[in-house]
Amino acid sequence: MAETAGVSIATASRSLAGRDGVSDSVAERVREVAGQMGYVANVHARSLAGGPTTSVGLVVHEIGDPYFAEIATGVMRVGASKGLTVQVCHTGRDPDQELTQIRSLIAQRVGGIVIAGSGFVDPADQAEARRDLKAYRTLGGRVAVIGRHHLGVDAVLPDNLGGGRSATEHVLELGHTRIAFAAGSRRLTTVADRLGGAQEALAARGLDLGRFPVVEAAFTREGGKVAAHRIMEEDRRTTAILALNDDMAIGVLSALRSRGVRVPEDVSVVGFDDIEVAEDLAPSLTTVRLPMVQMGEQALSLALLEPASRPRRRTTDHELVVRGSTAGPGA
Amino acid sequence: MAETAGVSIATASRSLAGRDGVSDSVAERVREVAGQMGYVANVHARSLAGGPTTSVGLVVHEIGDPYFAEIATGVMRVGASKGLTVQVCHTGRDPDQELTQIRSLIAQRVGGIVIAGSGFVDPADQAEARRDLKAYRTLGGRVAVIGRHHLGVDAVLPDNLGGGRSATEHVLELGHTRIAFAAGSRRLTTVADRLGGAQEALAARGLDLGRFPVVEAAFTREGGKVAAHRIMEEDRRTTAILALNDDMAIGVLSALRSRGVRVPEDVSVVGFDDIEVAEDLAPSLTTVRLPMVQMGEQALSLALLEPASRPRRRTTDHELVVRGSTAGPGA
DNA sequence: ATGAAAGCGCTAACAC
DNA sequence: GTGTTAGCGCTTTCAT
Repeated sequence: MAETAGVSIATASRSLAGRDGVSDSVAERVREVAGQMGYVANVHARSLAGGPTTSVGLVVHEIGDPYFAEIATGVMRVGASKGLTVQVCHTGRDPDQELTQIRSLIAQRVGGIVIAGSGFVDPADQAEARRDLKAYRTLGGRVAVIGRHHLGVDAVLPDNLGGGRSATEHVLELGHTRIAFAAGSRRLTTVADRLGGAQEALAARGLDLGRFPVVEAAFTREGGKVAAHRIMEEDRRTTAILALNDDMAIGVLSALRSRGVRVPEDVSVVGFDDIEVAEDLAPSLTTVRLPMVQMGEQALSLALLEPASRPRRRTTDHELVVRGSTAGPGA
Repeated sequence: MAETAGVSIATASRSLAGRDGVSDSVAERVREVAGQMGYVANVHARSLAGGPTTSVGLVVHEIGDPYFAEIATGVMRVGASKGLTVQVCHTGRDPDQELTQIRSLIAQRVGGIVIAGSGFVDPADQAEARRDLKAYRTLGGRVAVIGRHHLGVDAVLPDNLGGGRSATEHVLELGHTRIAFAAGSRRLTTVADRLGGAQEALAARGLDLGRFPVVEAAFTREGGKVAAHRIMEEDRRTTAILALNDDMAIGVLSALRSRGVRVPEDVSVVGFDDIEVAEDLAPSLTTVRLPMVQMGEQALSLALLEPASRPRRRTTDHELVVRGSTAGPGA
């Protein structure tokens, strides 16, 4: 390609990479020729020769989950602004798969890795990932996580505790006492933290979380359905269901409708996250808003910063958004 | 790392890649050591040296759009089964951004590229992409597209025409005559094709699409809201709205609710795609099901096949799924 | 079964 | 401002 343009490969390289040391006219012509022939420099060779990295990785649990989609939006926004390609990887909530994806990212020597989504309460579940990431960082790689602890890296922490507290206080203030929780696996720190907040709110009124039904199911719409059915079968006098994320809440809403239970007249439903579609549901969903897009932005920004001696933390705020899915009991 | 294990780099390479020509014991030990130190072979060097590609690219319009998320699921499923990493790229429906992403994928010499999502009616809009992809294929790259024509490569084509026809026939059979369309930009082939199907159904009854309101807005939930408001303002006697994808249909439902219009009593709503959440909406959405996951699977499978002399095509079927959002006019 | 050596296509440092 | 050259870290012959 360099010869087609009649220059040395060094000049071609400089022209295409937009470095200086080439006259504008020559650079222009080289780009012209490259454009003509659809030539694109080989990233592998470029990277191997010590060129700058041009991509970063984002690891999410479920690429189809709006929670992660919004985080991805934030990560990509920052990436685009710095000319970085974002490689999105999907784990399906499988720790083994997660490890595979992280390794693949490391093998590609991406400039940074952002890992989004709940980790596991038991640190053993991610010991290997932790070790690999450490080795990666030793080699100059940057890592930031969203919503998980125990990994010893920069982290953006959503206010799961506070949000769980606010959501619970809301239904308590509405006068509900027959409250149930539709939760994901308690092995997930996100679930544990959100329940922790609920526990705090309950304790403030002299109540104990242990005395309320907490149904664990998949942390998805489908899981929400399963949980709602089980909750209503266990105690049909339940008047409020707190779903630990919006996806489950959608499933809860759907299941209640199919049982002929009215929301919010018979049962109030609260979600968590405030994914975009929450306000378009019928009834619109009362939920706890987390700034997902911003979390994504912060995470990549953190990862791209000069490494600090100690892990940095950014804690987000949260906001209770009251909509149509909650009302007083017997309203 | 090779020296830590006490072998030559050639042996280390063979061991880690799982090639043969190494005694099991030695290979085992090498992997052991690599695991210990968190060593992962540099993909760039490997690829540059002629090793096999381990990643493929998927280009989507909107990573947060369930339509693409389901396609991505299918692509990843096939990718995982072949040990391939799927790099997901997001274009935000911007042709320039799309070109950038495609180039980045080519620069990374991915083993294959799947491009999902509507192309543009005007071939000029993708002339550059087409040329780059051609050069890429000349160098041995594989390409398959989902839902777009004019690119001269293997394609999986959803039955947009038939689906548009079925959806329109459905409301016609229900007795509606005051029908309006909430569409995305007509420059998108998907929109043009789906409207084409509607036109066919209308023509079969001696009607002409040109006499029905077709409101163009963003091909998103937000666009659906805008379109619904405009439709109802133009003619409040409208009794059926056909949204050209489910995302818009959700917006339509939301807008109608905010206007106090009942669905399906006052207005029937039909979507298109049958994204998972469609059945969990209130009312549940009547829509046209497209096998998105399967489309993703087919697309990557096609791309990975030996290149054929002529582009291959796989046309999907479709299925009208009647749920709660449609009924006869004045029901 | 293992090691030595020649590239893969670039970038960076150095000549001119 | 432009060309020359030495690697980057692997895989792959070809020896041994």
